[in-house]
Amino acid sequence: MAQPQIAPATNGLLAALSQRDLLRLQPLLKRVPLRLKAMLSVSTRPIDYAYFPEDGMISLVQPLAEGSTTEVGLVGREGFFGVPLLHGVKRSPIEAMVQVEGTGLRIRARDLIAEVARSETLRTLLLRYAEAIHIQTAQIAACNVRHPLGKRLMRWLLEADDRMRPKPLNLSHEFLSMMLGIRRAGVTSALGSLRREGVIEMGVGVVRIRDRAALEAATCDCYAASKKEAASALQGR
Amino acid sequence: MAQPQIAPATNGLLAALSQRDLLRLQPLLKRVPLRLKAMLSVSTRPIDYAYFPEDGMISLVQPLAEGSTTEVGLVGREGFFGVPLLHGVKRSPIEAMVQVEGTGLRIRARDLIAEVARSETLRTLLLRYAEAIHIQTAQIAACNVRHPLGKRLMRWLLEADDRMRPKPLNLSHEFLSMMLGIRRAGVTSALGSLRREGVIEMGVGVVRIRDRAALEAATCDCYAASKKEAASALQGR
DNA sequence: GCCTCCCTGTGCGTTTCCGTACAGCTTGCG
DNA sequence: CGCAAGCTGTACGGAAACGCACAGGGAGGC
Repeated sequence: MAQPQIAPATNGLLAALSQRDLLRLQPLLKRVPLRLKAMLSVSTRPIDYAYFPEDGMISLVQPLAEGSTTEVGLVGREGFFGVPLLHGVKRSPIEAMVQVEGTGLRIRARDLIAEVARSETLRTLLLRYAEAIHIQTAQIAACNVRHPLGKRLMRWLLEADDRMRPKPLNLSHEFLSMMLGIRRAGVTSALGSLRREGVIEMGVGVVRIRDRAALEAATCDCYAASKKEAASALQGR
Repeated sequence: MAQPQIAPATNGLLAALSQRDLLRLQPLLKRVPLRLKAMLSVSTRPIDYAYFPEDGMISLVQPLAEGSTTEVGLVGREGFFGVPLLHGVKRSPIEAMVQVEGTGLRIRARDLIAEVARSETLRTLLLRYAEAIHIQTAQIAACNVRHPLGKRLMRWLLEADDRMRPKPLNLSHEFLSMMLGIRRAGVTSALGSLRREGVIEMGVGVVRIRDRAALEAATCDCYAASKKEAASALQGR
């Protein structure tokens, strides 16, 4: 396979791999569409594949007994889904669903496990990402209880924009409200304020950010902190 | 060292190790007191030691920019503190502080890293625990946004009791309120209700559980779910 | 034994957010 | 082209939790 079918730089983690690791992985990776609301992993069944998004967004969500689901992590082209596999666990109560359509490269669970066992550099990189995800979840846990709805919403928009830019965000208020654990009407009203201030524009199922700087200024520090800490975890500090 | 200085069964993870792993670890472990409010790790400095509690409780807390700290995980004799080391990360924004006094076995960061690299069984066990912690944090993140203060408080009491039983819980309302991200007065009032119902008794800085069954019945399902999922993560499913 | 400090109990008024409901609008499908 | 389905905007009463403040009570220090 002289001509690699994969543009290596589209996913942040793959882009950080050595040529050697990348060549080993390539034949095991398959480009697949990430379809809106597809469940890449559910709590009741073993994880079959890990995914390295090139585009689009995957939400890690925690289902609760009463039927709600709440976002506890966000994976885009900077990361991958499949941490439980690294940890030697077949199944996870944390589910993975596609929030924003796109494409990704997937690899069979057993192949990923084998490659991680073989390559120390691959293992190091992915384990550091596991730490980054934990940090992200912890930040969300604290933010959820300390910061008001409006700021959490702004934070979410920024996180999403980081992963989707320059595309606009396609999602309904209903969907957003599930992720953030608030009412649909709460989302509508908070977004409405932002629109009135000229920070965003919106259509049906679309949000476009007009003034990122204003969002960054008004959201809680969790956004900046999360970004900074995730980056430094990936460096091992 | 014919006579092991460590009763191996006092920490759940150490108890699950093979005789061989345990013998290797023993000379590297040192029994130390876990002193109330001691910071075992702070966000600004590299982690020096991992800790396997025998008794007492360690909180994983997320500090936020405005100065608050919020609990995102709880470690007792069933676990250990030191996951970032496994992940190849030197420092973590998630801090570890002693919530309830006790004792633990500590090991130098570099020694733990070396042992984990050497023993596959040790690595497997600890990485599964890393997954268990992530699951715990995710559950807290969702619970924080979906469930009212009273139920979250009951949940916390149960989690603490699991780790401390049969000892009573020594902690002030102020402290609890910081962990849960609520007002001190909110804690006092919720605990007051529980006392009036005969579920707990309390003194200054002490809570004693009189009726565990009632607590279990009244708290949110997060308690049962978290317990179940943590156990199954440790089995790899 | 007294004084101080920290902890607990309680009571405001206020804010935030919820539950719910309903009307108007797109969008896609037949 | 018209209708159904889903999305958005808005409103209203009520519950939950907040910020703040203050009084009483134990426990420890001098």
